[in-house]
Amino acid sequence: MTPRTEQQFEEIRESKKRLILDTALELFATEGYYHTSISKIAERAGISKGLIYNYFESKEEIIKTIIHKGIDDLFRIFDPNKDGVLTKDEIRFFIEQMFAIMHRDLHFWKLYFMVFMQPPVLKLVESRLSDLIQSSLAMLTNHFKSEGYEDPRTEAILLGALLDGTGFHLVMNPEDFPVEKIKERIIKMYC
Amino acid sequence: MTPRTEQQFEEIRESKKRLILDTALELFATEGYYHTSISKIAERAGISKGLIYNYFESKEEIIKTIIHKGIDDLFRIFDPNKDGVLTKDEIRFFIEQMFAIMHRDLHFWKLYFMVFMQPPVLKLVESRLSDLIQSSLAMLTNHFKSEGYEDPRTEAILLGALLDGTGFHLVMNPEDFPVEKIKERIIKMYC
Amino acid sequence: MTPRTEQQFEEIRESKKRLILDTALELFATEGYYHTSISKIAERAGISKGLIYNYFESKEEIIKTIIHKGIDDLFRIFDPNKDGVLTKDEIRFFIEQMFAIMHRDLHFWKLYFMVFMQPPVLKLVESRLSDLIQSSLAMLTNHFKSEGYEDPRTEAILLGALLDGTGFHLVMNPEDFPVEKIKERIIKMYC
Amino acid sequence: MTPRTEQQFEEIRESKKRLILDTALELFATEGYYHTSISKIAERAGISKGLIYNYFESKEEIIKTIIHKGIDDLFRIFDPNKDGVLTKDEIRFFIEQMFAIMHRDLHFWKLYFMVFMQPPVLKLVESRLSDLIQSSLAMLTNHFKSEGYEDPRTEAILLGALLDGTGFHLVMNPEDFPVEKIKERIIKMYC
DNA sequence: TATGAATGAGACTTCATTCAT
DNA sequence: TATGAATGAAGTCTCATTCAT
Repeated sequence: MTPRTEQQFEEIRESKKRLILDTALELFATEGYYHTSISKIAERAGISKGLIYNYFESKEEIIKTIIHKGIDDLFRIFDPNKDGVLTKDEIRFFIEQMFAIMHRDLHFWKLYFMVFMQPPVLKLVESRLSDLIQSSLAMLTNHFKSEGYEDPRTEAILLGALLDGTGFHLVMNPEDFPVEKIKERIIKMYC
Repeated sequence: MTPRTEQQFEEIRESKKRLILDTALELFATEGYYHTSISKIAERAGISKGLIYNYFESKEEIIKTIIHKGIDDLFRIFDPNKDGVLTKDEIRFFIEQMFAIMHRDLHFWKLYFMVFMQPPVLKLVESRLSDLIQSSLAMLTNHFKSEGYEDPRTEAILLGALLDGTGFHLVMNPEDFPVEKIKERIIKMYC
Repeated sequence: MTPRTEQQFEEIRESKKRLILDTALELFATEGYYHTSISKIAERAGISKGLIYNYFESKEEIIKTIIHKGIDDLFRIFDPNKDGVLTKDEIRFFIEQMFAIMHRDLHFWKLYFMVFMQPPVLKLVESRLSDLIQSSLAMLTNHFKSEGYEDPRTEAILLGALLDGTGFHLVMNPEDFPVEKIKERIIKMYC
Repeated sequence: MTPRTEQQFEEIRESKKRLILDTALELFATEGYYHTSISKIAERAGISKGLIYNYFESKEEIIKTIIHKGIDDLFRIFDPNKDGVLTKDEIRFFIEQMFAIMHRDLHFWKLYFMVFMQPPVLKLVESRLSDLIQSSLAMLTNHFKSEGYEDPRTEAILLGALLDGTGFHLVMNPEDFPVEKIKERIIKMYC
C-alpha cells in the first residue's frame, strides 16, 4: 500500500535503462541503426514500446547515450596516469588494452565504426568523438616526440590508422582475425 | 524529326544511368544511404522519380551497382600483369594507386566503408566484397612469402589493415590528413 | 501520531481536489485542453500522476467538474431573488457582475468559450450548458417583455450575443480591452 | 504513353487540394481539430493517408491554409472601395455580407471561432488574424469618427463584439437563431 | 492516501514503389 | 522514354490509464 521508496524506484530505473541500452546496442550492431526499430528493441527486451520513451526521449538519444558512455570509458583507459604523456610501457599497455577491450565489446566497436559512416548519426556525437580523437592523437604525438622520432605527428597518425584499421577488420570478421599475432606485431613495431 | 536510332537510344540510356548513379553516389556519401530518398536523387538529378525505376529495380539495386562497379575497377588496378603475383615495384605501384584513387573518388570510398557498417546493405554486396578482400589478401601474402617474410599472412593482414585504416581516416577528414607523408612512410616500410 | 480523523481525511481530499482542479483549469486555459497532459497537471500540482486518478476517473471528468462548478456559480448570481424576473436594477447588477466575474476568473471564461468550440468536449457538458443558456435567455426575455419591448426575445438574444461577444474579446485580449467603457456603454443601452 | 501535360497535373493538383481542404474543414468544424485525424480526412475524402502529405506538409499546414484563405476572402469584402473608409451604405453592406457569409460558410466560421480558443492552433495563424482584427477595427473606428460619435473606438469595439457574439451564437445553434431579425436590429442600431 | 513504472492504442509522418497517362 | 500522383506499410512518438507496491 505504501509506494516504493525513492531507492527502489532508482534501482528499477537503473536496471531498465541498462536493459534497454544493452538490447539496443546488440541490435544496432548486428542489424544496423536504421534497420532496428524501437518496436524491435522493446520486443527483444521484453517490454513495451512506450516504456522506452519513459527512459529515453528518442531513438537518437539511445545511440547517443551508448556512444557517449563508451567514449567516456575509453578516456579512462587511455592515459592511466592522467599526465598526458605515454611512456613506452604505457603505450604497450595502451595497445594491449585496446585489443582486449575491442575483443570484449565487439558490439560497441562495431557501433563505434558505424557511427563514423552514417552522417546523420555522426552529427549526434561528433563533438565528443572529436575530443577523443584529438586527445589520443596528441598523446601519441607527444610520445613519439619524446622517443625522438623524426616526424612524431605522422607517426602518431600512422599508428592511429593502424589501430583503427585492425579494429575495423577485427570487428568485421572476428573469427578469422589473428588478434594475438597482429597485436604482437604492432607492439614489436613500437616498443 | 527522324526517329532516333537504336544506338541513340542506347546512348541516352547509358548517360541517364550514369547520371543517376553519380547523383546517388554523391548523396549516399554525403547524407547517408538511409537518409537519401529516391525523391531526393531524382530531384538532384533533374529527373522524375518514376524514371529511376525505369533504370533500376530498386534503391538497393542502385547501391549494389555503384559498389560492384567500384569493386570491378579495383580489381583492374590490383594486379596489372594479372599473374597473381606482386613484385616489389608492383606493390609500390599498388600503394600509390590506392592513395591516388582514394583521393580522386572520395565519395566512392566513403560509401565503400559505409557499406561494411550497415548490415542490411552489406548483405547486398557481401560476396563480391569478400572476393575482393580474399583476392587482395592472397596476393599480398604471396608477395610477402616471396620476399621471405617469416609470417607472410600476418604481414599481409597488417598491411591490409593499415591501408584500410589510412583510407578510413583520409575519407573522414580529407583536409587535415597528410596523405603524402603517410604514403611515403608506408612505402618505406614495405619496399 | 494519532490517526487522522475522518474529517481530517475529508479535508485533505477536498484540498487535493481543489488543487488538481485549479491546476488543470490554469493549464487548460493557457495551453489548451488537448495540449495539456495529465502528466503536466500532476507535475505542476506537485503530485503524482496516479493520485489524480484517485480523485477523478478521467481527464474528461476533470474538465466536466470544472465547467459544472462554474455554471453552478453563474446560476447563483443570475437571479438573486430567485423569482425568475429581472428588474431594471437587477439587470444592471447582472451586467456588472458579469464583467466583474469575467475579469476575476479569466481562466474559467477562456475555458468556457473553449468548450463551445471543441465538439468532443462540448458533448460532455452540453446539457448543463444548455440549461444555463435557456434559463438566462428566458429571464432576459421576461425582463424585456415587462419593459414593453416590441420583440423581447430578439432583444434578449441580442443582449446575450453582445455579452458573449464582449466576454470573448475580453478573454482573448484582456490588456487592451476597455472593460469599463464597454460596460458603461452596455448599461446605458439597457437601463 | 506520353506523360500528362503540365496543365493536366496542375488540374489534378488543384482539385485534390480542394478536396482535401473541403473535407478537412468539414471534419474540423464538426468533430474538432484534434479529434480529426489525418486518417479520417483521408478516408472521408476517399484517398490514402500518404497522398495528403503530397499536398500538405503537416496537419497544421492544412488548418493554416484553410484559415488563411478564409481571412483573405474576408479582407476582400470588407472595404469594397479599398479606400479604408466605410460609408453608411458600406457599413450596412458590410453587416449584411457578414451574415450572408456566415450563413453560407458555417463550417468555416465554426473553425474561425475554434481557432481563437485553442492556443496551439491560434499560434499558427495569430499574425494573420491579428491583421484582420486590427484592420477591421480601424475601419469601423474611422467610420464612427466621421459619423460624429463621441467615443468612436469604444463604439467600434462594441460593434465588433456584437458581430462576433452573434456570429458565435449563429454558428453554435444555426437552426434556432433568428438571423434576419437580429440583422435588422443591428442595422437599425447603426444606420 | 500516494507513487511512478508500465502498457497499448493510436496519432503523425516518411518513403519505396506502382501505375495511368 | 518520362512524369508525378497515388498507395500502404512501417516507423517514431504521445499519452490516458492501470497497477504493484
